[in-house]
Amino acid sequence: MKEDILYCETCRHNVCTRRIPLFSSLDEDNLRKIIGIIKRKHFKKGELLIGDKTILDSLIIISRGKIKIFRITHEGKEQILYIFSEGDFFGEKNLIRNRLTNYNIEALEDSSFCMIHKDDFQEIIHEHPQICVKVMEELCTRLDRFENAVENMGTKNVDARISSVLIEFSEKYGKPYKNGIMINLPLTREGIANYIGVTRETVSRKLSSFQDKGYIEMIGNKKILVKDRVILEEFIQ
Amino acid sequence: MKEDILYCETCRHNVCTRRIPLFSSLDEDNLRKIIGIIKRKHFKKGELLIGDKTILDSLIIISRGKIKIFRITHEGKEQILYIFSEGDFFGEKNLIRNRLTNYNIEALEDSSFCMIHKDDFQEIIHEHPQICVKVMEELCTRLDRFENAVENMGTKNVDARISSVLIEFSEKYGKPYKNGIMINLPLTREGIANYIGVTRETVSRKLSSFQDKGYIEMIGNKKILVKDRVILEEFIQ
DNA sequence: CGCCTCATTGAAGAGTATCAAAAACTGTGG
DNA sequence: CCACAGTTTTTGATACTCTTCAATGAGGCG
Repeated sequence: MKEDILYCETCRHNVCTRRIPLFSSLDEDNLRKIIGIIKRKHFKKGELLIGDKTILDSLIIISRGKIKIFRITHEGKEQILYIFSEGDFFGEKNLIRNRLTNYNIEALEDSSFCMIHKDDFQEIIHEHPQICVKVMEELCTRLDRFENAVENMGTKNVDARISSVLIEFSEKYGKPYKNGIMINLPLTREGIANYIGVTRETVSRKLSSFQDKGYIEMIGNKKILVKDRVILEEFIQ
Repeated sequence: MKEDILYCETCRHNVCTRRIPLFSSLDEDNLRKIIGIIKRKHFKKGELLIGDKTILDSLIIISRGKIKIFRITHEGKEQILYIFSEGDFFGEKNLIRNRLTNYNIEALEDSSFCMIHKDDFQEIIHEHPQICVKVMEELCTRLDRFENAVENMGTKNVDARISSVLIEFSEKYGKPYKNGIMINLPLTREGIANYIGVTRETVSRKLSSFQDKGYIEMIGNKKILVKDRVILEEFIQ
């Protein structure tokens, strides 16, 4: 069956080809070709995929798991720039220019990746320029997120930033629950802190405060139930 | 003379076509075609080109002057996201998707613009897909800047953010001077404050402090001489 | 069950925002 | 070229928020 041929051994659910928007415009033949090109790799939780100032010459698609892309300042502070999960891709910046990476990439859980080498990808783009538009769309989406992030960090207080990350996580990693949205947190408190640019103690205090007020409920350290999404959204406006 | 034919009446120096990287891969014939399509517009200092939640259906190239792209929070705080000048373009996000704008655009000085309608631009891209790569490169450059901005706002103190904007401005608007780089500031103190997410008083205090230490020298309100660029760079690292 | 990691809480301190007032600058018109 | 008026900037005092440092508490995995 065609389904079998198109099945990528790493991506249990065909993620790296059929399911991601990047290749949605391709037909079966071309998908098959791409699957032939793909290199697979697996990383365990906590492992570093890519270090700062190294060469990244492939487009990487996440077929399973989650990663964080972050920088470390010379004072040792960590700033998380992206959290990516199944279906997301990264490394696109290095496809059109030759530079060393300017961040680190680490697996947040056991993860699998499909990698397409720069040269192969350029060939694909050449044959299917519409993929270029998809990449542009994704770049625009990321720009949107950063524009919002800069606005938040520049004009909003910490309540707004916490609300913002809770809403982002509830959209990406949340599932409807009897009285709200249950989030499976991809990050620890410290990770959240490094994502929004505050200290872990501040995150702790704010989350406790939000819980006291009934906006959220913390279930252990790895889950948060968002009980009042509307009020969180009001903090951001 | 060919030069005459290619001369765009708005852009005294042929900026909108020959001089901007976006169209650098086109030949004379195609440049001439684009010049025929372009609509010109002029705005005075302080005028609003585009308001929030409106339609922007053209790619706009700045042929003369400077603009700021900014948002206003519901508390009335302004966050400047971009400052663009001669040769820069914007509006590209709306070329591939139909959305209302999510920011305001205002002329920082008397400015002239060359506008290419969405439909025309898509036609150009169709005939010259290499322009798509140029747009992607520009998007990547902007992403880089925002990644840096988020890192700065998240992990660095205000000294670092002031240093960062001084270096950015000295690269964009600075000219070598006997003992440093003279910057013609595109923004007031308040503008700088709204660009890096602090108050105007803080900008004042920090600049005074930098002047006392001999890093910079303020010439009136519209010029700053960067005397010790190296030390400013150390603040950012 | 115990250990190690992660999270919470408290108290003190640093840094920026805010409010208020004075000073400096810029551009205009005489 | 100077004076004036409006705007912008600087400076000071105070308040508030977040950070830092320190200690306690809870969670999760072997």
